[in-house]
Amino acid sequence: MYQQIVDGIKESIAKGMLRPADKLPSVRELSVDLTINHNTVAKAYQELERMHVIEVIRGRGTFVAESAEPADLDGRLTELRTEISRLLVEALHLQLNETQFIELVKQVLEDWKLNKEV
Amino acid sequence: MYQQIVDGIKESIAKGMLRPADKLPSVRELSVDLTINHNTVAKAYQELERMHVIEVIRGRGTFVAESAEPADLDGRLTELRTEISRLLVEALHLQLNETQFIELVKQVLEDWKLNKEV
Amino acid sequence: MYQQIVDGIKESIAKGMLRPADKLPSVRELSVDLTINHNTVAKAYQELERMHVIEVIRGRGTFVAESAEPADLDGRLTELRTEISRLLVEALHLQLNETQFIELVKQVLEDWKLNKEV
Amino acid sequence: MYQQIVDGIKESIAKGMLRPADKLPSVRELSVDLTINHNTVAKAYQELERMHVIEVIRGRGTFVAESAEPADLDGRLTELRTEISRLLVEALHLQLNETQFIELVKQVLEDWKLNKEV
DNA sequence: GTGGTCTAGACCACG
DNA sequence: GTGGTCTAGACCACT
Repeated sequence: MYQQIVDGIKESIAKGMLRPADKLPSVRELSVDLTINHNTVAKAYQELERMHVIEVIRGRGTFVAESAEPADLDGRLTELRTEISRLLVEALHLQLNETQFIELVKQVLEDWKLNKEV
Repeated sequence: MYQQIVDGIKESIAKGMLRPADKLPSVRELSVDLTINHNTVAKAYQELERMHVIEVIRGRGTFVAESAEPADLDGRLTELRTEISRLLVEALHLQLNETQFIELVKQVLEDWKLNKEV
Repeated sequence: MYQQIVDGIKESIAKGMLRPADKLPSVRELSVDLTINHNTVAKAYQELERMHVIEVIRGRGTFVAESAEPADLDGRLTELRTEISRLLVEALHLQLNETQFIELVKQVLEDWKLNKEV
Repeated sequence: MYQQIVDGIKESIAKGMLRPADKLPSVRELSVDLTINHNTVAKAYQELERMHVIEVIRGRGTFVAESAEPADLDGRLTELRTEISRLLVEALHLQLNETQFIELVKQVLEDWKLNKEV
């Protein structure tokens, strides 16, 4: 559940809906909005801070980080390749061939761009 | 750990190293080879059976399934799109743009094909 | 062993000692009381949840279900008949005739009702 | 699977289709008839012999025992009561009351007698 | 503090 | 010898 919050915020940033230095809703506010326990939101924020995606300033609030390049970029790129590879295998098991897989990725990308306009 | 076995076998099948009706190593054999507990292998096999990737015949052994189309194909395709989307967001956070993401996917695909020859 | 826990809880509910929405002892508590591994209790609870006898809410606790009619009632009635039939055959092998079998069932029922008062 | 054979033979005896001193089919014959492994049949026969339901005479064949009263009658009667009690609890969970349970038992008994004629 | 998962060892049923 | 189940300890995610 907290992972969904993490992903959601990362997505908002990726889409440009949240920009560096923007203020995020407080833990309490967000927990009320989503009607979940504030502990769950707090955990999500901690995770995001650990990844340097946001910055928590005590007494001031929580802000989108200034987006310096992420730590350990190489490691995370390697991870990304591994995960893509895993999905590729999964796709082949669903009877897709390699071209269809590329097509699927492109489709997802297009959908995502449309969604971004909204 | 059992997930790695699952992925490994799915990959072997996708690469054609294992073909329908081929016999897989027995739970015991594989556990000795990998020096892990036989139960971990058994769990992996059970998971694969649940996905209709292999067939288990008690007392006889374990075999690659006749590759009928997977159950719940639509659901799994949707899942796949969701996962691709998640990776896309992750990639954008690593400062890749959309074209670079596609390139990365293509690279992975090429690597994978080379690997397959071996 | 986990089956005994399952049966015990079903019996407590049947006798009315546990009522819908009552809270069951936590997995840990019960495991300590019975001096068994908590996993064994957890498995029993999972089985009971699968049968819709109890409801598990992660982080909150475990509760007696609101006793909607059980799923697949027909199937389970058929099973019940099969099991009665099996016991009947067993009884005949113990030199009981059919009347004596019915008597035995009635006796068990009476004993059970007495036990319930206590 | 071997348990089904055990139950089947016990039922045939209870119904009078097999009588004391009758010869049972050989392990090989029965395994061919049922198209199962002869080991499974052998195990069933062993189990039945252990319960003194049949007698195996080497080189002669297998015969229904002379039906002396079963060993440990008291113990098995207690077991029987326990099992009936278990079924009673199950029945109550299926929304049957006590009278309906007795009715169900009587029904099963009637069905069984009819079946016996056939 | 709640329930859930993973790995493991011992044992079992079956072919 | 095949796979399956049960009990268990260590660890985890979540409220």
